[in-house]
Amino acid sequence: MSIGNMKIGELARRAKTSHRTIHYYERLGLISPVAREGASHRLYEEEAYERLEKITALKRLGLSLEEIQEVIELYFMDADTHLQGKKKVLDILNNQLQKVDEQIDELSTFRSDLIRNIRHMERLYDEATPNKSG
Amino acid sequence: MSIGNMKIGELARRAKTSHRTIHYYERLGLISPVAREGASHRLYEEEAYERLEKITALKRLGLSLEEIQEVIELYFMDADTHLQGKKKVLDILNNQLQKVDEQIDELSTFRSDLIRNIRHMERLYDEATPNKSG
DNA sequence: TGTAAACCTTACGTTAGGTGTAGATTATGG
DNA sequence: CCATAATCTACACCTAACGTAAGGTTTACA
Repeated sequence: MSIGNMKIGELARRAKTSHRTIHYYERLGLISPVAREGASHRLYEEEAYERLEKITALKRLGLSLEEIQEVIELYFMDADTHLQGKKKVLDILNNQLQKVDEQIDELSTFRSDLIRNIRHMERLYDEATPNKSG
Repeated sequence: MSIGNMKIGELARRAKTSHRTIHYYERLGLISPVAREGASHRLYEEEAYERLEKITALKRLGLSLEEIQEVIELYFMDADTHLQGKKKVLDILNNQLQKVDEQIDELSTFRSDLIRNIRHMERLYDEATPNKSG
């Protein structure tokens, strides 16, 4: 019968963040406890963890917490019963897909550069050190 | 004979940043003009642009400007004549390669999630709208 | 029931990464 | 030579995203 089995400490540990960060996110409306006993200890369910994960991912994409605020619900709302928002959600998701693809491209380019540099360095390093197998 | 043909305005435009940011980076030691006429206008060469690009890439990797400060020189020093640093440079480059790969992985996972969400949304959207071809 | 760990609120502090602005100086085309 | 656009220095200011600290409350467990 217990709804919400996780307290803020455990949630923070699992999501690799701090309880203060979770408090902060709550103030911004990014996340909230599923229940509070009396006026006290926040209790969370698994979804809270998933939200934190999603927030982290979106941050890495370069979104500010304010921007995340605007889209996070779309990921967790009951899509089947919210017909009206679907088109909008779809647009936003496609938009983010585009961003992700751009970043993957960018990282891939950076990766190629890095590898080129590494090869170059290795060559120089080999030339400068005595060759043990010759 | 002109060494340094680019002024800060052009550099900023090309690198999609502001001249104030370039000033700021200069104060941090991330970048500097190749020459200054008298005590005035900073003049840059192509390398300055490349540095800004590299800084952007490293920022996207999650490095702070302070961390970037510590590695940026390695990308632009004359490697051939700085034998002693090669091993260290190689380590750092490999380290960054690992980070890039991790991020690409993470983004790919996020991408898959997004696509799954999009498919789901599309299905719901199709169901909710009249089918024109049937 | 006692107590220690975990949690609560409130309020102020901090750091990174810039941006704004004023007032002077420099460059450049006519 | 003059206008004006671009730069210069220097300092103050800003926001986001937390962190720290104080002092009180809840909860789990013996």
